[in-house]
Amino acid sequence: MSSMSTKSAPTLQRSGKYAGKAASTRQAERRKKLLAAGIKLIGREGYAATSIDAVCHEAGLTKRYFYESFTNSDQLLVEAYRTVTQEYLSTIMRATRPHLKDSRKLVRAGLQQSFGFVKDNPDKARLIMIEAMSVRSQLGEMYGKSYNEFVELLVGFTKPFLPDSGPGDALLAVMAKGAVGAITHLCQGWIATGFRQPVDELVAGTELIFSGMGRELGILA
Amino acid sequence: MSSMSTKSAPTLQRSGKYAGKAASTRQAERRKKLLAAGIKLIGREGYAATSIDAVCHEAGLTKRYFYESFTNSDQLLVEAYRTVTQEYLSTIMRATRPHLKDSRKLVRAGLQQSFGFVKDNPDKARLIMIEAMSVRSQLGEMYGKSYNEFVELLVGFTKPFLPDSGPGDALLAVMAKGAVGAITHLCQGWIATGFRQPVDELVAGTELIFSGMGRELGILA
DNA sequence: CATATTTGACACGATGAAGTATCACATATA
DNA sequence: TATATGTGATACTTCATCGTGTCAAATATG
Repeated sequence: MSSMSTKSAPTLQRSGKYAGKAASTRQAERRKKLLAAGIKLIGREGYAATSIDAVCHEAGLTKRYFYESFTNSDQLLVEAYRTVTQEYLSTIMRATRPHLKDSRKLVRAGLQQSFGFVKDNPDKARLIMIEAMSVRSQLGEMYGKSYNEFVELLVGFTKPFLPDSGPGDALLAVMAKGAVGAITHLCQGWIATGFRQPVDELVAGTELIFSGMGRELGILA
Repeated sequence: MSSMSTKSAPTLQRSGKYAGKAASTRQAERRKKLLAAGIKLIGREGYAATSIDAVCHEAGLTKRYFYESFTNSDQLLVEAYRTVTQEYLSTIMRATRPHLKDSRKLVRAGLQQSFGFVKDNPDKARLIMIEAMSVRSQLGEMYGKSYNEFVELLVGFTKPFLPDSGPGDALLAVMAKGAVGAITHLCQGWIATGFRQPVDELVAGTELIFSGMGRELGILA
């Protein structure tokens, strides 16, 4: 039933631009907004209490754009976790880079940055240290993977200082995991009690744990 | 409008007994069944995936009896957490009682029992170490409270061995919290990876952490 | 200006779980 | 046996959220 009167159909207008930006740019911006909103809400209210509608409202977008970037809320959580974990890890690496040769300074810088990040970003800390554990789904592997990145970071920090007579890799890995657990758990408790305890106390106590491990490993006198 | 024909209302029959047991007994049994079902399902499927209907079905009861014992599923989780935590703590105290004088044996016995309980009761372990953190509500305090019991247990274990020159209580508390965190985190990872790692490796690694802390505290050479 | 696409606001149906109520059957006592 | 209460199954209402669909206004382009 197409009328042959006018050739209106072909060679229509399109370029993908809107509001000055290209389609891919806008889409990336939306995704970023949603991710930020998700991090904020999940970290603040908890994953179970965070609906997709709420995330969209916080981001100033509508559900359509949520499903443009994520398939469901689990996916958002996974991405949020990945993003924040990466950020956390980066800040620690940045803070420790100048002290890779001095084990004491290295430990102190790493711990101060760890606790510092938590205090400066309570929402993000809650997200990666508390909310992330609860969800099964893909996050299980995700969590394990990111967690291992921390463990490997720690092992990497330690290796240069190790004497030949040190314990095997298996034991070293267990100790590193335990150390990550100690920090994580202290952060969890710290968050839960509203950051009442002074950072220095936490750092000092954790330093003792680390220096004890160092001694067991043959580092330090 | 009450008919005066018969005085059928007064002095009716009642004693509360049914199926041989008193009312309070039956009610206690139902509560126990629900609690056991809740522990099993929450530990196995996760809190978010555990509906009240499922708990009732697992317990062989109906919803009416759920609301007889609990006001909502949060309450069930709290009670389940409290119950299992108490049990966990008890088994550790029992296992360590014979070794309160020998710090090395004490640590080893405590750790073996800790990891042993987790492996023997994976559902319960998952419940108190993973699922418990997810819920805000009353569980926040609950978690903190039970968590502190573990910390105090550890501090209690340590105190007899401490020299006068040890660090202050604040530092000691931080270290104990960290130690609990190390164990908890190792258990979490162990659970998540299907208990593949041998217990002895976990115990050995954790022992190193503890003996390192002991050295820092002035215990052991 | 005309047309096509992007956007925002909102409506819609489906789902699942919470919490309550109803009904028939079982058990104890007079 | 008759009656009141305990029990089990299940229906019911309510509610929130998910995921999708619709429609008008805004924007870019010929």
